[in-house]
Amino acid sequence: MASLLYSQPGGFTVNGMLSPAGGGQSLVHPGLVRGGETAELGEHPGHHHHHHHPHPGHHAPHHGAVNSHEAHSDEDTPTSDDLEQFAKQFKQRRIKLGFTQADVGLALGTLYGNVFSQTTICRFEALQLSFKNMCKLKPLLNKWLEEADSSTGSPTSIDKIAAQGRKRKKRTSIEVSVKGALESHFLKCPKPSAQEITSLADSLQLEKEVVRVWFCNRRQKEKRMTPPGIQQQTPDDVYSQVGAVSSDTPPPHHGLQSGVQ
DNA sequence: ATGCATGAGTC
DNA sequence: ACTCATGCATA
Repeated sequence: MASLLYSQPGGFTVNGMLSPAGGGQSLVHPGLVRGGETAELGEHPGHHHHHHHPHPGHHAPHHGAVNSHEAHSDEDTPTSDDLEQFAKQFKQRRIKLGFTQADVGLALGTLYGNVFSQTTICRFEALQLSFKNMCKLKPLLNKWLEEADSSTGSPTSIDKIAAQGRKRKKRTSIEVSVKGALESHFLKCPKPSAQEITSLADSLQLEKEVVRVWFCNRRQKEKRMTPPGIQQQTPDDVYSQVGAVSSDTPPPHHGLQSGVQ
């Protein structure tokens, strides 16, 4: 029987199904707009560990982006700029080698024991993970890259993964109008109390749990390296400034943007 | 590619 | 109950 493992069903055009011999590979895309200041994402608000560290005499070097040469050593903490460049290179090479995001996720599992889904690989490439998470995954993906391109014609040892039958709640579809209401509330109060959530859920006719989870996910988005709300505007498209809403531009106190894939 | 969801670890 | 890492299911 043709056991089809976690392969993307045909019909998608976003994953690696391109022929490696295509040749038409765009190197980079002009999606980077940096203000010039180097983003420092070492410490997020609320991200403080005041507990004793297991290894004394160890401190993360606070770089000031004074070096013109890039340093991709897994020894020290990479800068957000490093991650940005690595993610880009990774995606390019991955596609050139003819692997899908799902392939990589499985390969990481069979090679190092850590299986990852297509989602995670996708988010890594799009810098849609937290800084810390990016730093954790980078070494793994880096090793896979070395393996993948060094092994000329790898037998692609596929391993099977035990399918876990879990009763998962069906994904709730929230109407766009309701989403708008939620976003409005989020701008006013990103962290509503339990009672606020209850009343909000009541007025929106949603389950309390759904609303609670929505806010959790929304907060997580704000903590990503590429936070939502950033409007990518081309230099010649300055007319996209909507005049209907002039409330405020939520500055995510991060400093990193990237073009969408 | 992304929205909603789960679960482990913290506070 | 929240954060954080992660993914199934879906657009």
